Amino acid sequence: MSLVPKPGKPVRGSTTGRPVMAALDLLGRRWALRLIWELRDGSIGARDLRQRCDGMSSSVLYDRLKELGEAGLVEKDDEGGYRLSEIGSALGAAILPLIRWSSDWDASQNRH
Amino acid sequence: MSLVPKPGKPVRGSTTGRPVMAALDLLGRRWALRLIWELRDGSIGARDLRQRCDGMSSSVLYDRLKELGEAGLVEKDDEGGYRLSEIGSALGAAILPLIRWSSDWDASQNRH
DNA sequence: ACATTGCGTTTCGATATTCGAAACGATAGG
DNA sequence: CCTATCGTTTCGAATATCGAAACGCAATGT
Repeated sequence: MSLVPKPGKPVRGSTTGRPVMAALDLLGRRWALRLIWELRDGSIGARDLRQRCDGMSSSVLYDRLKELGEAGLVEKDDEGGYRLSEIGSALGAAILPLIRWSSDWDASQNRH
Repeated sequence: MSLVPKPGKPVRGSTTGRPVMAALDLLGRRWALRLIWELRDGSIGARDLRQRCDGMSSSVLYDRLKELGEAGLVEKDDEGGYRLSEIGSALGAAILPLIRWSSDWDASQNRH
């Protein structure tokens, strides 16, 4: 796993440290957005989480969980499961427009 | 370049064809979200676009432009520059909450 | 005590993606 | 012509991801 993007720090593809650049780096990694999306319904174990993500490879799952953890978006609950932190939940809400957009995209590509 | 995600078609990490899955695949590729973000201000040439993205590698730039083009999000103008399509602009708007969220993230990580 | 099951996690070789620099062809101006 | 600039392609090297197997551990049943 390479360097974990944090707002205020230089990241892959940007030396400015602007939060948006760190966010685009962190969330532009494979499965990152998907993990946030699949965590939207609350705590879940690692193996179940992997199932929900169509069997994504376990190594990448743990890389992402570690990254999202260090970035403060995901945390472990008392029973060892994973869940969104407060700021992570806010991100979950922030990608809702993206989800809604995907329906419009669908409609624009395949006339219904 | 591998298969380009389209809503209604199976994609990497999901066989359901749900638009949101295609979107997460397409936008979860390196530089994809960043390109949409950097195109928000209108038409721009390939070389300038590459500059704005902190010198991302040209090969990936053209891979992404081709993907986003086939996905209907980016198009070329009369002078050969690149710009967001109508649905692409809608995506640009849909990621605004993400941009705003990144400020909150910054605040939550580095107390101000 | 012992095997079994299910879990979180790590490892590692194979594959795919990205990087980065160089080059190509076209076009416009001096 | 020559030079400069642009859009684009190429290709070997570096990095990220995949996928299956395995490890350690706790709970459960025999």
